[in-house]
This record gives sequence, structure tokens and C-alpha cells, in this order.
Amino acid sequence: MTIDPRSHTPVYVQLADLLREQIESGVLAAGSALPSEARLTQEHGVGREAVRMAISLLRSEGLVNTVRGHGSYVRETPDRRQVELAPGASVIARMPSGGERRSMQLNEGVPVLEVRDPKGGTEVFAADEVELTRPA
Amino acid sequence: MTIDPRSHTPVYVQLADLLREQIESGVLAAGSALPSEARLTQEHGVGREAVRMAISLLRSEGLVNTVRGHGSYVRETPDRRQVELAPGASVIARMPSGGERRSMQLNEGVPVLEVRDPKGGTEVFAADEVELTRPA
DNA sequence: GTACATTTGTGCGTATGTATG
DNA sequence: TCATACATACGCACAAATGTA
Repeated sequence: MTIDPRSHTPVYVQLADLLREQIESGVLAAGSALPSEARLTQEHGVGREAVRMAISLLRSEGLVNTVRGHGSYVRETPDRRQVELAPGASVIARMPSGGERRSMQLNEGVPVLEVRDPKGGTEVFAADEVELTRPA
Repeated sequence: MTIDPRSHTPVYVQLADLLREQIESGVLAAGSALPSEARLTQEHGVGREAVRMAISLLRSEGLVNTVRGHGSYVRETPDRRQVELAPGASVIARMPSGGERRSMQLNEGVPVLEVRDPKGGTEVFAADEVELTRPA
């Protein structure tokens, strides 16, 4: 699979697709480092901006983390603990606010689950840590 | 609030924080346009990359939409229809894959809810369109 | 501690394409 | 037609963070 600069699909999207495929197929295992920006630039014959936008896209999808001066890493698939949704409760999923992201120390591309209790209380969970259940 | 290039916090994160604050406080109302890239570049004394990355971050957080050739706009808070979580079902929230984003025509920064039926079937919802409920 | 290589962050110049008014 | 604004893409340079020798 190679990148076609003349395609109507942007180069950075093609590169992100390529890397995403490698992540989902396990070629790039969880915890392993992506090739550096310089390597990706050389090996795929694209500009650094395309590389950075591709990685940024994967970050926003929750697939990778980037550490300045170090590299980008395939995110580990988290263990989710089960949380029971109480009778009469409701829940929405959304992206966290800036304050929430900082206080809950959430990575980019991690949604939150906002659970509203029938009594009016609300609780916010990091979506990558919980699985909501309704018992049979 | 101003931007400090010498801070350990990246300039684009500082700018995103600043704009997010204006959105969440209502200074930038839902539906209103953000200043153009050129204006943000001038007024905050930062480079184009920083402006574009800041707006990209806000897009990935679901706060703004960008219309090519027109500008970036504060996203309206969506109406959610209620969906009942069946007995024995479970649900997780995550960011959509590239294919899901395309096929479901999801905006950036919109998570999905993946509902697993006790019989094994799974259904995926755009998280900005639904509120899951468990009846009392 | 110093020095160095590696990697990402930032800024800027340039160019072309696309969408809107 | 024209101006404006964003999207994509390439290049270069230097700053800042990290890790290692």
C-alpha cells in the first residue's frame, strides 16, 4: 500500500489510514513506538506537515499518544471495569471539557460518560475505563 | 489572559485553552464564528501552525466545526433522542474508527456508543444524537 | 555535571486547490 | 470576475524536551 499524491484523498488521510491499519492489524503493537516524523517523511515521500497531521488524527481517535522529544506510541487498550447503570438513570457520551481533561488526566481522543441519576446527581467517567451495564 | 511562548505548555494548547474558555463562558456563543486564522495569528502573536493546531484541537473536542472557505463556528449543543438500554445489555463509549466516521458521516470530536446486546449483537450510535436510559 | 543525538514543537515562506460571497 | 478564507503540501530553520554516553 502506497501513497498517491494525486488522489482526491489528502495525503495525510492516506498516511493515517495506513498507520491505523498497521495498528489495528497488530503490525504496530500496543505500547510500541511509531516511526519518527523524519522516518515517516522519508519512507513515504511526503512532507513533515502531512506526517504531523496524520499523527494528530490518530491522537484524536485515541489510537496513539505523543510525547515531545520522545515519540508517538500506540495506546494500550485499557481494561474496563463494569459499572451498573442505576434504574431511572440516563447517560450521554461526549468529549471532556478542558478542565475535565486536566483534572481527570485524560489523553486526547478519550470521551467521557456523563451519568445522570434520577435524583439529579451526575457522575463523569473516563470512557476508556468503564463499561456500563444493565443487569438482565 | 495572554500566551507565553516560553511556557512549558505548547503555544497551541494555550491558544486552545483561551478559545475554549471563551466558548464555554459564552463570549463566543454557539453558532458564532471564531476569528479567522489570520486574525488569531496577528492578535496573539503566534504562528499559523499554532492557530491551526489549536482549532484542530477544538474540533477534536467537538467544540467547533470548520467550514472550508468560510470559517470555524462554535458547534450547537445537539438534541439527543432517548434510547433504552435493554436488560442484559452493556455499552462502551469510544472514538469512531476512520471507516465509521466516514460511513456514519460523523463530525470530528463526536464519540460513538457501542451497545452490546446479550444475544451478541452490537449497535453503534453517534454519541451526540442519543441519550441512553434505564427505566426506573 | 557536560555533551550529544534524537524527536517533537514552533514559526515562517511558498505554492496550489477549493469553497463562499 | 474577484477577494477572502480555509485545506493541503512542500521546504527550511531553530527551540525545547528527552535519553544516553
